Amino acid sequence: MRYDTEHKQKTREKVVHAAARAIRIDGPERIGVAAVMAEAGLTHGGFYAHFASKDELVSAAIEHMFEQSRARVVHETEGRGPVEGLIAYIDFYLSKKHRDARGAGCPMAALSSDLPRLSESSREQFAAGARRLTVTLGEKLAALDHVDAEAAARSMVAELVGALSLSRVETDAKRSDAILSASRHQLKQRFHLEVRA
Amino acid sequence: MRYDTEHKQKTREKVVHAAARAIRIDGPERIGVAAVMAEAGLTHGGFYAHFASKDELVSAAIEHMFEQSRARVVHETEGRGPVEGLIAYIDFYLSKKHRDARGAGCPMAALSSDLPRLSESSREQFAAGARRLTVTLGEKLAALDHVDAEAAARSMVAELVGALSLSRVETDAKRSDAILSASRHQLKQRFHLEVRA
DNA sequence: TTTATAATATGATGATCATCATACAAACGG
DNA sequence: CCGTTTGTATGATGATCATCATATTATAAA
Repeated sequence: MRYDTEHKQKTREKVVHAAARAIRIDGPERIGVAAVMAEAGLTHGGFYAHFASKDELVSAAIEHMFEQSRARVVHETEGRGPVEGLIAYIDFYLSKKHRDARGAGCPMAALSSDLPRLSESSREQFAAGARRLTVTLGEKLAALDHVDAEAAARSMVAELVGALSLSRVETDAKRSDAILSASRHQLKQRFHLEVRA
Repeated sequence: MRYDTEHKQKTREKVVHAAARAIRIDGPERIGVAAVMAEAGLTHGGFYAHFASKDELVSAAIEHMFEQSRARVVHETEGRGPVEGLIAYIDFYLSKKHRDARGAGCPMAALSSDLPRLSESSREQFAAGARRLTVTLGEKLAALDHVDAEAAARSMVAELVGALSLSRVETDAKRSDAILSASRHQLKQRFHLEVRA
């Protein structure tokens, strides 16, 4: 063993990180292996020492995105009760900052329509990540004695993802903001997350 | 003028129709000019007699999709009062049939994440279509004396699009159905569209 | 310092694709 | 029924890209 044991793995992680960003911005079809490698500070040649195919890179990148997402949920909710945690997460998710940071944000909003076109393994990876987020939010709702917390969480995630996606579709800045704020308000109201109206 | 006056336009429409279907299924990047032309019963050569570029085709296809969507709204709501109309539209939108017909369904659910990557003109075309749908639903809600019908419509569209998108992401059939049904129920409840609980 | 080898780079290869140039076909007016 | 013109087809061209074969570099151990 000549190189440091972790050297290759570190490199792999850099590539996956660069891919996760590029894929969310340019889409899984449009990114090129060479461009991603370049972004990670390498050339395209070594690629197949790390991944069996481009598809495997996409799959790894999706996994990475959901790890980042999960970390974000934890970051927004830890040390807070269920109500405050949910409010913080909704406010983060439907913020302008999140909307404008496509390369780093929620994979569901960034890739939902690409998904049905991806490989089986990527789709499975993705579906599992989506389920985990729903379950996590469902637990918070359950702690608030919601009747059917699981269904409520599904509905909440749907509105979050839909509103963020549509806010990115809307070309007019004011209207885009309005999409975010409408859903922020409605979500808090319908799940009784604000004491005052 | 040798050919029938409408001949070329008929052909153009066939191509746009084929493109609208192919784009929703395979995405704007993955479809090939030659494949779309073949689907319309032609060869790739004549393409540039109809469109200045692939991009123009995509733009025309998006316009076509929103026309289809609009027709669908009319079909579900005409001859019905606002409550029944909204219920019918929600039930259609969040149906398994719609979920499984990606090539013919709502462009927002089919393309939302592709959108930020498209040309300015396609984006504008798309945003306008999304606005029109929101306005139409907003009018129904306004007829029901909703406080802020516009914001309510935004929230409703967000949940519709999000739920449909996520139901297509979910690989497990039962869970996918559950996503649709959770939002069907929640939407009707929160907008007071069902008299009984 | 040398050497073996793991990690990365250079440079094909073949495939796919948008675009275009040119050739053929269809159909209406004469 | 013939010639002109509009619409469509055939067949390049150049670009981009995934993948792979081979060369080069870096570094841990001897």
